[in-house]
Amino acid sequence: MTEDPVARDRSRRILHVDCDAFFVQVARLEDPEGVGREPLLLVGGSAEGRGVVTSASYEARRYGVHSAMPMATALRLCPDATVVPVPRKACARRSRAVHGVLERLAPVVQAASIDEFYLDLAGTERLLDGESLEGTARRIRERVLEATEISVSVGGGTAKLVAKLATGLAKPGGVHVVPPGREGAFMRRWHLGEIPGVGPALLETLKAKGLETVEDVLPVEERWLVEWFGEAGGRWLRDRVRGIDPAPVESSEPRKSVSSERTFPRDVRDPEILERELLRQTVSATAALRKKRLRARTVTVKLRDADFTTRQSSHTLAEPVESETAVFAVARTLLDELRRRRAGAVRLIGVGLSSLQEREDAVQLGLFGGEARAESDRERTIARVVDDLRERFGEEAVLPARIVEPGE
DNA sequence: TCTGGGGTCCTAGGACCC
DNA sequence: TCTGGGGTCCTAGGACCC
Repeated sequence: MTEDPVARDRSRRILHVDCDAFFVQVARLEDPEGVGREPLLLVGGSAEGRGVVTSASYEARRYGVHSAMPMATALRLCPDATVVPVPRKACARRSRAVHGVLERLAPVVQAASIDEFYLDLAGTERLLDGESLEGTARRIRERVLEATEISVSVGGGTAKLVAKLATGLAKPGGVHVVPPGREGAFMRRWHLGEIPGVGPALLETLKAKGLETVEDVLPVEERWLVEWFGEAGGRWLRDRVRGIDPAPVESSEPRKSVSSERTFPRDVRDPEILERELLRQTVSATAALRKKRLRARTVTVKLRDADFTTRQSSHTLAEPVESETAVFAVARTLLDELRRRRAGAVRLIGVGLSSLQEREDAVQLGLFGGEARAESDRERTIARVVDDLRERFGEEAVLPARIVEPGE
């Protein structure tokens, strides 16, 4: 097999920066005297009794606790742990701070999630006066820690895939760089489930073929991989296990969707409660939308039934909207439609907004003759006034009359 | 041990237009 | 008479990630 010069560009210098137990770190920094002193700390578990662990302290991990584990299970394994909710706003703020520092240290920075970033250092060799990639990684780690108090681990290599896996060996608070030419050997240590992009479903299929580790896949001829996993899938797997990943580091794309959802503490059948919660999620999703100065054309309602099947229904409008009134009008009929298809108890309800556009602030005149508008200027104005009130007096200051509980 | 909430990307079928 | 093919948009569902 010939080496593809693009796929195996050994001159690429990519770093993967990952915040160590990010949610735990942030919770501690926000409350140094309280939670900051608790070694056994679990962050998450929002849905009263039905939550999962979002992040566990390294001390708690020694008890077998890991993220995505139901909180009830985690507390059985580690009964002395302290549980705190995810400090969402502080996490977003700290993430932006880390991102800001990285952008001053590398020409291209891609935010892969709230706590992970890829850096492409191509073209900085002269500037850095021959500093090794490992040296750069250490310097970046120190700079981030100084400037943001956030401890990160850094992986490096000639591809994003390799850099990300290397971070796993760097954690916590270290650096691991795979030298050019060593990618193939480096890959041999991994179980297939550890390869980014291989999830539970693919893992099952692989297992059924007797494939569990990278070493298992390496000797399999490409034609078999293609026969089993399709043209694209087979080639993808062939490349992955060899550490070949041509994906470029791209500075972050504009947002594509905004959503808000909630799992009920107990399953719900009552249509009134469902509708009230739908309104709550609509309020929260549209507020987030407006905060980002966006409008949406597509509204999606998501339901998770008691048996954990997830269903959704969506509708795309001709014109983008931003007010809760306009979105709720659509969401309500979508909920009715979903309930018509299948009634029964509901575990989760959510509202998603997509087909996003940046809003222009000029007032929209009646461009569309007699056509019915999905949203009036009045509705938009009201929504923005409400945003302002919430900002000044708190999130709960202004709620639509319909979701204020009797007696509140 | 029953399984959160925020996202992204991909696929496949049908509508509709040329 | 039988039967075109491609492109784009929309919807539903699923896999995957942190």
